[in-house]
Amino acid sequence: MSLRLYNTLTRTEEDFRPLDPSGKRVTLYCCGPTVYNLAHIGNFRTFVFEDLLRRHMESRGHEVRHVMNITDVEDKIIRSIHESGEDLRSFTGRFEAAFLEDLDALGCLRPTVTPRATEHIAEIIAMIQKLEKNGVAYKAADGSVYFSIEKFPSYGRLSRLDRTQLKPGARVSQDEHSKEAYGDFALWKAWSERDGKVVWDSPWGRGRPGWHIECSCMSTRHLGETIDLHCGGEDLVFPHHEDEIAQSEAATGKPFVRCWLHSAHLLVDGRKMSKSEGNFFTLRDLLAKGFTGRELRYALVSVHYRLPLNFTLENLEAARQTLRRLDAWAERLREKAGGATADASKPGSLAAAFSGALDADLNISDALGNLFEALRESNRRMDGNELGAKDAAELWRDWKAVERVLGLPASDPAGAPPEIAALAEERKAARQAKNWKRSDELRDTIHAKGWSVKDSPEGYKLTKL
RNA sequence: GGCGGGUUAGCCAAGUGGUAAGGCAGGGCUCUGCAAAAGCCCCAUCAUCGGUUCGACUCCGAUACCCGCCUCCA
Repeated sequence: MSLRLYNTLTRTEEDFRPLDPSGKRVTLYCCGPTVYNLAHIGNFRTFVFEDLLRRHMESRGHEVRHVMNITDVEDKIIRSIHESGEDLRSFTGRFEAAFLEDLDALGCLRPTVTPRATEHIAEIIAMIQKLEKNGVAYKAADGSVYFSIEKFPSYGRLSRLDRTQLKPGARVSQDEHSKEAYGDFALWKAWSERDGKVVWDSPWGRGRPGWHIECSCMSTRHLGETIDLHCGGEDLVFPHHEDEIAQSEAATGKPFVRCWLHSAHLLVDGRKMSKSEGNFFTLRDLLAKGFTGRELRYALVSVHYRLPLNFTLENLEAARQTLRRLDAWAERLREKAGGATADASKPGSLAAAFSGALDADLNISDALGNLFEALRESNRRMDGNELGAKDAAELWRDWKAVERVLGLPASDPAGAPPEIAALAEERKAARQAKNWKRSDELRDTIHAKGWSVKDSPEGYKLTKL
């Protein structure tokens, strides 16, 4: 069975075949963050989807070269440092570091390369020169260089917008009035006072790169002129990705991307996230509420990427419960398996069913459905003492494979501090002496200190609240 | 106005021309000093109205409502 992915370019699900003749290596470019503030959970919805895609491809034996750009020069960044007077690099460095930390907390694999726009200025200039040479770019009176969409007849193919119908709306940027045509976009922006020290020399004078050119450049530089997959949020289809295609293909004469994947947006309580609505969350906001990155990841990954995800704290709570059940099952399996070893060479039915479901354009719901069916079935067998150690070991091996693709970071098994452990031991003694009153008091004390204690036939178990 | 997506149980969400996966919540039971945890079981006829069909939630048409993009945005 082959992997099928929904290609925005054709608006159909297609068999995925890497450009690499061996079919093994895959080139994946993901539009990364603009580092001017903390990324929010909507941003991470997309990054988690991309991580799932990568992990699934890797589990199928692909070697994925994953590039995610860091946009570290852009209008909002410039505005921020203009106000604070902070140095560009130190400002963006802070948010870049926070972004990578958040990726880790969410269990996302670090991309193979995370190139910065400011470190590719030479390549950007070279690409613009090539576009100029090819007659699709022009320098305007304001000193900026623009791409002429009229010279690129297939402009609008990805977003299915008719380039001749593009009309000025309310959001026309005031500083782009020198363009020849409304749909033209900036490749190089001439320096203006507001840019302050954020400036580079170029054949067209001092200035800075436009928004879209960095991705074209970094994609080409790190992955080649034609790549397999390019991902981003659905709002990037137009204009960002449309413009990337125009630039790249006009520069190289080759197809830029073979398959485009776009994730739908995340809503909070059914509405777009916004700070004024009070429904704006960063990962750190949720951590402060006591949730874990693992719980958020599950909530984000468990909804199909092309469906709007309505995030609520209730969903996050549901994710927590689901994970508890999964963890308890995994622990039960592991104990049941004991020292038995599974045949590592062939996947079991759970691993195959899970992977097969993901092959259908990452049908995560189907995949999770398969997982929970296996869970219930095996629990039933363990209840009836009908599951042998060998079977348990095989299921355990499958679960590990599934867990790896889901990218659920291992839950923190940090032991209880000595004080709590001592109280728990004291309670155990009280219970053995059938001193229930003392036992219950100790449970309350432990609870008040932020831990819960649960009894089972095998003894007690401490968990952090 | 143009283009696109959606409407399945309290919430989230698969799926298919032959009679509805799964998760959370809820209910029942088991276990248990109590509790918690855990386990098992139960819990829908698929927005509305027409049509095609032996048969539609699944195909066609219409209606209603929701959402996204149309140069800030993952």
